Amino acid sequence: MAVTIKDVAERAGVAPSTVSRALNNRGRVSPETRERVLRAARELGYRPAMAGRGLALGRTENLGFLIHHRQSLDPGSFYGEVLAGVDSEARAHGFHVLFSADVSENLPAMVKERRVDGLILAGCDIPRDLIVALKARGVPLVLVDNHLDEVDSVVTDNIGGAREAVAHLIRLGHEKIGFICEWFGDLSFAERFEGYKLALQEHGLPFDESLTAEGLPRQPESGYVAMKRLLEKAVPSAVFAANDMTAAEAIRVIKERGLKVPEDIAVVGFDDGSLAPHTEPPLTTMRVFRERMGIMAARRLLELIEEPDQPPVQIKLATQLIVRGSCGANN
Amino acid sequence: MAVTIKDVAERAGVAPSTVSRALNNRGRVSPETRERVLRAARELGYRPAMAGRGLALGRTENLGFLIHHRQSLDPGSFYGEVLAGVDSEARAHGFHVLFSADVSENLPAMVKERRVDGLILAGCDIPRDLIVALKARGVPLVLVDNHLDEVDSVVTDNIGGAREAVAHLIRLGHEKIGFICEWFGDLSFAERFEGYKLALQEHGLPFDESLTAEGLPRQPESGYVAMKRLLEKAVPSAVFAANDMTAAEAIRVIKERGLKVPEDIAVVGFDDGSLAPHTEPPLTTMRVFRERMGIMAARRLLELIEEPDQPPVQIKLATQLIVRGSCGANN
DNA sequence: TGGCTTTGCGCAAGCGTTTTCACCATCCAA
DNA sequence: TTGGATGGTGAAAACGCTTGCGCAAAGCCA
Repeated sequence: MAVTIKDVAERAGVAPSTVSRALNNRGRVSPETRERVLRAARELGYRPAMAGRGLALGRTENLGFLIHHRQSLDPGSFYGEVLAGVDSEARAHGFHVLFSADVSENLPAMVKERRVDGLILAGCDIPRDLIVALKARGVPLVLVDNHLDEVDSVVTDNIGGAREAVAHLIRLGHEKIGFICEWFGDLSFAERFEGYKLALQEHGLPFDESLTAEGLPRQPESGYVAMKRLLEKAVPSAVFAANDMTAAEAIRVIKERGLKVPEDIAVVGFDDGSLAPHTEPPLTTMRVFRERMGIMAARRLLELIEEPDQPPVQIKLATQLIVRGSCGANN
Repeated sequence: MAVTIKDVAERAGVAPSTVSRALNNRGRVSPETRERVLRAARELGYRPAMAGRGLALGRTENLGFLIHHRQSLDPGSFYGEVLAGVDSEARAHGFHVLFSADVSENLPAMVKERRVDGLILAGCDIPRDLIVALKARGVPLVLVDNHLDEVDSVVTDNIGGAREAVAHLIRLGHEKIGFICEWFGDLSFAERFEGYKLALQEHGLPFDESLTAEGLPRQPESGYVAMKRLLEKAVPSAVFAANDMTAAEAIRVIKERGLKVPEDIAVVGFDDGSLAPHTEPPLTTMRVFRERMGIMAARRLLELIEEPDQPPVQIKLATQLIVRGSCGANN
C-alpha cells in the first residue's frame, strides 16, 4: 500500500540502510547515491512511517498538549490559541501535537502508551500530584499558566499587568478603585490581585478590603455576582476586573443600577479576549499573548526533549495595555 | 526504562505472545493464566507502546483533527469546542487526537507519516483539492461544517436554523427584515442566507435585495461594514445576522446611529457563542451544538476506520432558538 | 486403550525504521 | 608492490508488539 523505505531502496537501486543514511544525513553516502535516493524518495512521495521510526529511535516526535477541563477550550477561554501556537512551533520542528482534555487521577494514556516525547500542561487546574508523578517518571514537561518550582513553565506577568492596569486608572485620577474576580483560589486571579495591591501601594493609596469581592468559582454568572457583592459594600469610581468576562458582567451590573460606564464607574479588564471589543463601551484591558505563550512553551519543551536534565526555567510574558472606551481615557 | 511486554511476560511466567493474547482477548488463554497476566500488567502499570502496536497492527489509533486557519481556534470561533467533542469520543474508544492547523497544498504530514488512521477536517475553508486527494488515497475522512458529495460530513442545519430565526422575527411582527453576513462566499453564510429567503417566502414576504449586505471576508470589522452598507440602502425594522460577531457589530452600528435595539431595530444572530450573553442587550441567537458535532464526527470516523467502504453519510444537527433581549420578545 | 479433537502455550516471523558491523574497493604512502 | 587508511555499501540486528504455526498435554469417543 503505502510507500516504504524498501520501495525507495528498490527504485534507487540500493539497500534500505543506504536510503536511511541518505535521508538522515548520517554515516557516509556518496553524493551520487544520495542524489539518486533523494530523487527516488521525492518521486515516490516517501516519508518515513512514524511507527517504524518511533520504534527504532525511541522517540515519537509528538508533543502532548493537556488541559484539565473541557471548558478550557470554550470560546472565551483561551487555550485554543495557546494550542495553535504550540502546533505552529512544533510543526516547524517536524513535531506533531497530540491533544487531550483527559487528566485523570493517574498518568495520561498518551504517556503510558508512549505516544509523546513530552507534555505541555495548560491551566492552573492541573492536579499537582499529576505533575509530580510525571516529573518523577522523567517526562519532559512544560506548564502554561501554572507554576511549580521544580518544573519549567510559561506564564503571563499577571502581577505586572494588573499593576499597569490599576496604575492606568490611578493616572486617570481614580482613587477609589475596586477589585473583583471570579474566585481568589485561582492562581492567575490571586496574582492579579497582588498586582492591584502593589499599584495602590506604589501610588500611596490605601488598600481597602471592602473594595474587593469575588464571585462563584466556575460559574458563568460569577462576575455578575462579584460585582453585585462589591456594590453592596461600597461604590468605587473604578473597577479592575481580573478577567474580561468578569469585566463584562460588571458593566452589566453597573448599567442595571442606572449608572454609566465610564462616567460613574470606569472598568478595566484582563485578557483582551474576543469579548473585549464588543462590550458597550468597548473594554479597556490587558492583552495576553496567548499564541506566543504556546510558541514559547513548545520551544522550551523541544529543548527539554533534546537535553532533559536542565534546571527548570520560568518564562514570563509581559502584557500590553489596550485602551478602549471603558476606562474613560479620552481616546 | 519503560515497562514492555517482556517484563510483564517474565513476571507472569509466560511468553510475550501469551501476554498479548491475554490482554487483547484473542486466541486461547486459560482463565488462570489470563488472570496472572492481567495482574502482572496491572502491578507493572503496563500499557502497550503505540510504536510497537502500531507497527504490528498497521493502525495508530490516532485521529487527525485538521483546521485550515489558525484563526479557527480563536476564542469566538468555535472549533475548539468541536475538538473537545472529538477528543472525548475518541478517548472513549481508546483513540487519541492529533491536532494540526497545517493544511498545506499537499498531503498533511500526519498522513504521509502514517500518524493517523483517519481525519476530521473542520471548516469550510479546507481546499477542495486536498479533500479529493485524501479521499483518493483512501484515508477515512469526515468533514465538519463543510460538504462534498462523495465524503462523509457533519453539519449544522444552517438553512433550517436561519429559517427559524427569521420566522421568529416575523412572528414578532416584523416585515422589513434585513440580512447581513461577513461574506456570501462562505458556505455556512450562504446557507443561512437561503434559510432567510425561505422564511420570507413561506410567510409571504417579498425578498428585497436592498435589505441584504455583506462585509469584508476575514476582516474583524466585517460585520461593522456590512451593517453600515445595509443602512445606506435601507432601514429595516429587524436584522438577521449570519453569526453572532456580525450581530454584535450590527448592534454597535445601530447605537452609533442613535437608534435603539430592539425598539428601532431588532437583531438576531447565529452561533450562540461566548459573545451572545454579553452584548447589550443580550443577543437572541440560534444555538449550534459544537461539542456534539465533534462527538458525531469522531463517532462516524471511527466507524469508517472499522469498515472503510461505506457510502457517504451526511449528519445534520438541528439548532435551537435562544431568546434573549435583542429581538424584542417580551421575555 | 488407541486414535482424534481440543486446549494452552511458546517460537518465530513480520511490521518499517535506524544503526552497528563487516566487507570490498580505492587510494595513498612507503 | 604491498600495507594500511579511507570511503561506500549491504546484511543483519534491534526496537515492542501481534499472530500464524506447531507441539505437547489433556479430553473425548468408541
